[in-house]
Amino acid sequence: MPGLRSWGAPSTIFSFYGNPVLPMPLSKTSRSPRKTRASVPRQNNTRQILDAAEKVFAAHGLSGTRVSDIAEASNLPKANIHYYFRTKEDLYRATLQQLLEDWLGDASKWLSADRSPREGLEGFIRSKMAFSRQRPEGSRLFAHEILSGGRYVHGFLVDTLRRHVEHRREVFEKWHAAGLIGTVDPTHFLFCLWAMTQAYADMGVQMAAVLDKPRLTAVDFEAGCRTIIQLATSILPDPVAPPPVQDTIKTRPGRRRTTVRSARSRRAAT
Amino acid sequence: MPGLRSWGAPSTIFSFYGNPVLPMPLSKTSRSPRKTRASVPRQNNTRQILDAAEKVFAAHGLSGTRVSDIAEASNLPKANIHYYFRTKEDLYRATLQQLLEDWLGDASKWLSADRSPREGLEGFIRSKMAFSRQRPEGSRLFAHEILSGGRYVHGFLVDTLRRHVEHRREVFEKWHAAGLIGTVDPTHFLFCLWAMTQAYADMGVQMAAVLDKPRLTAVDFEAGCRTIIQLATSILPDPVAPPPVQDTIKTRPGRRRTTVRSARSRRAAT
DNA sequence: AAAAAACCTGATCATATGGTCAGAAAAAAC
DNA sequence: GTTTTTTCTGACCATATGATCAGGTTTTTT
Repeated sequence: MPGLRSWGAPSTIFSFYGNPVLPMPLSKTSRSPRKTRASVPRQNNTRQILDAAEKVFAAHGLSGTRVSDIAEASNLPKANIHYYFRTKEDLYRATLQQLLEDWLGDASKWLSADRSPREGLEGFIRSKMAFSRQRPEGSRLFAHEILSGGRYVHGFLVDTLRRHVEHRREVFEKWHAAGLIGTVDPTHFLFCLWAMTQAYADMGVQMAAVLDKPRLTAVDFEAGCRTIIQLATSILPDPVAPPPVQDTIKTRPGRRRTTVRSARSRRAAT
Repeated sequence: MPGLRSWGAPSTIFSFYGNPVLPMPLSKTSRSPRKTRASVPRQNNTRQILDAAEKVFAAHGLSGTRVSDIAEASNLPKANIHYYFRTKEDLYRATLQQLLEDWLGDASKWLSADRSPREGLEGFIRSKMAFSRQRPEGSRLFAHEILSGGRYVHGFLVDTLRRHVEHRREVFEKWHAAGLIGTVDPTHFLFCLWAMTQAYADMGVQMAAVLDKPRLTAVDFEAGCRTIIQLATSILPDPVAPPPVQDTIKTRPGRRRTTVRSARSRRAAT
């Protein structure tokens, strides 16, 4: 009896229905637990829909997005979208989830205690900036969500992200204890890094308009990258001055300052 | 004949109809040019509506906002909203316009060549952070708009804002020429300042969640303020070391570095 | 005080949009 | 090759929501 078929994803790891989602890592929210791998069409279409959804949601947010837009963007009839994702909200959740897995990226790889702060900070910033450049939709989707109150990612924020921040904080503290960086509030320092790197995706339109160009180019990202790195690495001690004289008043431990470095960065004045 | 009355604002400086708007300073977009000052009820209701609209638009964006929400938030019947603002879009434009007048705030007051960089940067940052704290709705509304492509503020961006950035750039260049700050890309430096200060409004939810509190407090803002100031003022030369000994190698003019300053800021490590 | 202008609002309309459904087509299982 | 499951989709429905309007009330003008 076709009229009573189990609408929607019957049983695969790619189904996302109205559920908590986010907190769990690679969650699936369908009924009937595991079974065979997702069928080929399901896998393809799901991928296609999620990719299209990320773009559209990123540009208009949840409420600003029409399912028909996603349908168009993914080249599938609207009813087919609803076949794989029962509601728009479900699709939104799934899109967010897919994103969040990437969002943290390799922060832990770079901001790790067994790296030098200089290397770590530079790597982290470059990595974040690359994300902003290559997947601006992702950044913007996340920004939209946070701006709107972040209720769909609340689980992620208080769970995964909080832990993540804890770890980064520990790394900064270790660096500081080892005299490798000066005194900063580690958490707010991290917030600042996020803010600056994300801005190049989220506020790209604004920057581009100010710079009188249709969009930010690789050159702009590089300039931004350098500036952010310059600011961020200001917390590490001067690698040039410390060894030699170093005035005798001995102000206080951990008070050395870094030089401008990256003196090669394009001239500020003129 | 009441049925044929001129619906909506007939002729005052407070009418905003579907028009370009933004570029012009205090534009009014009604028909019949000037005339008497806005009547009392008009002035009150308009104010009330715009204030409510800012809050609601900030939380949900243009498309996520329902006129009925604004009606509710402003304690007026929906039809009355449409009496003063023909369409939702018109109201949105008016709300943005009201905001943009404040947004630039006293940047020019602080980032001015006749101030010291330290004073200027600190003042600017504190001023921006105060805005983020006291009018987070404004910041978020603007962020929403930019994220969504910024077509309603395009005029403002390429006109007013671009000129504004030009001026700030000149100030930085003067400071640099006078040896008061090191080498930085002035434009991207400004972008970074915007990014960090705005983040405390736009990403407040995220930060609060990470910090395990319902919302950011004054203390958090102060900590953020200090951190941003610390990073920003890293571009100015060290005010403590220069007078005394100062190692003899004379690395290069303008390369001195600032100390951690604000050493009283809460300990980073531990 | 009459007339005109401005203000106000409940009721109503038109449309956009999320979501459903029946039934066909395709694929997989048997 | 038959059955069962899964996929697909045009047509349809229900509702939300932006906008209008008719006619009343208040304010201002004359």
